[in-house]
Amino acid sequence: MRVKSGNGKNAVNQIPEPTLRRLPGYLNFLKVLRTNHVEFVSSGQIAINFKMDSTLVTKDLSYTGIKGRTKIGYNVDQLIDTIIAFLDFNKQENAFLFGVGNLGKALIKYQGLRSYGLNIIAGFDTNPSVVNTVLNDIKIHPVDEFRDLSRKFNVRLAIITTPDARAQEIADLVVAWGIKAIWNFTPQSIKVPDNIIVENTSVYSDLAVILNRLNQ
Amino acid sequence: MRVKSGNGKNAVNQIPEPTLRRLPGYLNFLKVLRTNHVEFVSSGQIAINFKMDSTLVTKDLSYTGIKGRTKIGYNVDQLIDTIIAFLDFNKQENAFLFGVGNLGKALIKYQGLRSYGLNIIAGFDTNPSVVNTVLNDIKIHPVDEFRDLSRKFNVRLAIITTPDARAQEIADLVVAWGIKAIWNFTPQSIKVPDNIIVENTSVYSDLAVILNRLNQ
DNA sequence: AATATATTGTTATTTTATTAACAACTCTGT
DNA sequence: ACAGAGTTGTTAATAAAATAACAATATATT
Repeated sequence: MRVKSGNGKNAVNQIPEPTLRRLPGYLNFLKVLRTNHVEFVSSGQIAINFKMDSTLVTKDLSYTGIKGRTKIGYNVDQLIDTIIAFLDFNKQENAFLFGVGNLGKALIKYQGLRSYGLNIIAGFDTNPSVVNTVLNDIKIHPVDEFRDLSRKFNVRLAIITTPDARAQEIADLVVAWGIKAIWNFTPQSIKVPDNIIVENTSVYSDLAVILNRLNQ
Repeated sequence: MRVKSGNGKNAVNQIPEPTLRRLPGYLNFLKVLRTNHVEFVSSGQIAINFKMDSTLVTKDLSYTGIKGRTKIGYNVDQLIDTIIAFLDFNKQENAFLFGVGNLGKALIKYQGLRSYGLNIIAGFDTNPSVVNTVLNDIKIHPVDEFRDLSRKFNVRLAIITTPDARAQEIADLVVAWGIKAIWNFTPQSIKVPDNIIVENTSVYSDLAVILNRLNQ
């Protein structure tokens, strides 16, 4: 049996994913420059910082629609605003988080995410020791209450930080109630309908890269 | 100024990074199969699970040296062992962790990493409220004690989970004392000599992808 | 025993991403 | 005014990754 890839690529699919993944890094660097009152930056300077080719930086930035000035570079303030708008970091995307263990707690407490457009509005867990507690003004509910809350708030994104074995059942639950995207922090691969967006974040891939580089 | 990429690619560079990043996912899936007493698996079955092309799975697995059997597939137990050995998940790589905040604590407490070859042997922080505490049998030291401990243990890997502004100074410190690789969880890009391995893990890239998919 | 078929594993092709080349431009210094 | 150099932004070439094609083979079925 030869299985063909199921990439639903009827959509426009404009920006390359590698570019999308690099932009937040540029943004962070630019914010440091702004703090240091740097007014203009060239793609070459950015490239040096990230040890990459300056052409690639120029190309990445061109996707955002920013215009640079020959011999001068890009206006730092303007570039920051442009990237933030391009990445939708200026809108607030509400999210529910499932599994308030160590990682879940860390994400809830991490203020950084809020200024990057992610607004966790409620946590869910089954463990009585965290249920009904409040972390950073965010209440942790029993999982049963998810249906009611999902009706009250129009939430499109669910973050899964449960133990591995629970990931699929939570995915099934949230999909059944209209969630559009899942950010899966467990190493478990989850099965969802094709129209649901899944982003897997697992430290094991990064660890594999590090160990490989160290041992080769 | 045209900046050229500084990829130190004089090394052999055998396995493609995308392959390396996919292998831990396969491994996790295989462990589930083993739990369910499945003896053989084909690349097609793995491909369906991850919604990818089966040829790619075959190719990925071939890098590990595993041999499959026509019409049968791969022996699950053997494949697990082969991938674990290939990724060096069976060796224990000792690591120091800097910055015992929410994320740092989560990583220290996360037992999963230990069975994937990562052994955090000490934490470091400047905050008196965590210094000299013990988490999961792992002691948190003041940063001053790093030099002594780095002499005592031969540690090659440093994990940075400090506030952004501290990332560079910690990087400088650990590089000065012989660390070979840095796993940087801050969004801050750090400058290190070319021979030092840096792996950046930032949730912002993943967030950018999710928001882009949701809003397009 | 012969046939059909699922599967591996390799090679070829296509697609995607990166790097190189270069024209156009604009600022600085003479 | 003019030369020179740094820079953008686009197009061309190269490199890398993913997909397709297919030969070889082992198993199950008739």
